[in-house]
Amino acid sequence: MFEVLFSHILDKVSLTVEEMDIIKSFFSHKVLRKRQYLLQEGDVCKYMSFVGKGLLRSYNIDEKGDEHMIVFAWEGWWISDISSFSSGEKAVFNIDAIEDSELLMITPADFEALTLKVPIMDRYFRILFQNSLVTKERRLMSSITHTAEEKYTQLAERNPEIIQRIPQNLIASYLGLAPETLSRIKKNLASRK
Amino acid sequence: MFEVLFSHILDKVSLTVEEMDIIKSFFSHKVLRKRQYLLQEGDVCKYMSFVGKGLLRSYNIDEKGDEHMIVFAWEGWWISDISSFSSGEKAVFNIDAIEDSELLMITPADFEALTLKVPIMDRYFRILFQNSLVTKERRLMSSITHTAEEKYTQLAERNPEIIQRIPQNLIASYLGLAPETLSRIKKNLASRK
DNA sequence: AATCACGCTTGATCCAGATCAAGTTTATTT
DNA sequence: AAATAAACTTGATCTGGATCAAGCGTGATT
Repeated sequence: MFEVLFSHILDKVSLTVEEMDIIKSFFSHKVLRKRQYLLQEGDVCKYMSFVGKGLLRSYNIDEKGDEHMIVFAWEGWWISDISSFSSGEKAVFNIDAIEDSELLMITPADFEALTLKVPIMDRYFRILFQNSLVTKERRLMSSITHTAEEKYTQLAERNPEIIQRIPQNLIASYLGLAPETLSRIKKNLASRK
Repeated sequence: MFEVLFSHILDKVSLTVEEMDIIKSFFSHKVLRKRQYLLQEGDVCKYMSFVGKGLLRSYNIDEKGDEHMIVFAWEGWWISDISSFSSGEKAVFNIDAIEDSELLMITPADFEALTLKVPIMDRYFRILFQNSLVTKERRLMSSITHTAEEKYTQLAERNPEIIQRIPQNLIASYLGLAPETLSRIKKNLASRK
């Protein structure tokens, strides 16, 4: 489990063996079965979780009961309601497992302690959040400026793994489309060439 | 100029006088007149800029020539095309001044050097990006799940300064709405109570 | 192997917000 | 202070994608 985490961290910064031991000590391990919740709206988000294995999603549910996907996270990605995690306020998102998964989790207090004890982790997370910001900015632009079809083809180019791995109705929700619309788009694209 | 920057940094982390001197040495100062460009699409974004005074916007322009606002930044905020800034690839965004402005700017190489020399700056930017991520996530959700009117009223609640300070057509673009639509929404809201 | 449930498709209709087209008001520039 | 150009409003019309409704596969569950 930790190999996945360390290989991910070592991609961005270097660590001594001692630092790796300290890091280990701050994380707890958790197994989640398909469909199991990691976080429910209204609870406080007590963890930032690194996915070592499996696939999770975060989403929120509007007044009409419709789900809106925020993020998918598989091996090598982090998932959390950062807003709730950093502020201690109630989460507005739900997180659950799409596939059986294994996680490494850290609490806000331990996150704070970890970055103070191993300052290079601030750098790691700085880089992580910086990259994440780029992704979010692109998605936001795409959602504002593109047609439904463009959104889908862009996602397919930029994130082929999502297309392969995630059920179509969840992809539709991720793109802010009705499932029927996505179905029709795929039909059109297929027939057109 | 630097007082604004330091007060912003000291809000999140503490600095010694020596560190402050090092930080100073990495930034250059720039004055921008209203409507002047800081970055044009297609150029490489050579700076991350801290706004000490004034107001800027970043936006992109689609094939039809329509502008889409990404961010507004005034005193105490950063502005950049981070994607281009971090990768050295061509920028997809434009940045220009809405009001006469003064900036403190840092290049990618100096940004790297600064974080290595003053590691606590990694922490500062980690926190900055983390907060920024929360904001982006909220905006994305809002753009996917809400009606035009909800988007506007939420913005008005969460970001009253934008409403007061920014021309209405730019706000419309920021929300992904036609200017006519925003005009009608405001009319409705006003008449309704 | 039959039933059930869920995800996907296809068709018909509807609507929020875009677009087009004038005006009007408010800032800039000369 | 006149001229010009932005920014905003109001009305009429149009449309991409949502919604509603029904049927179709395919893989779980008994």
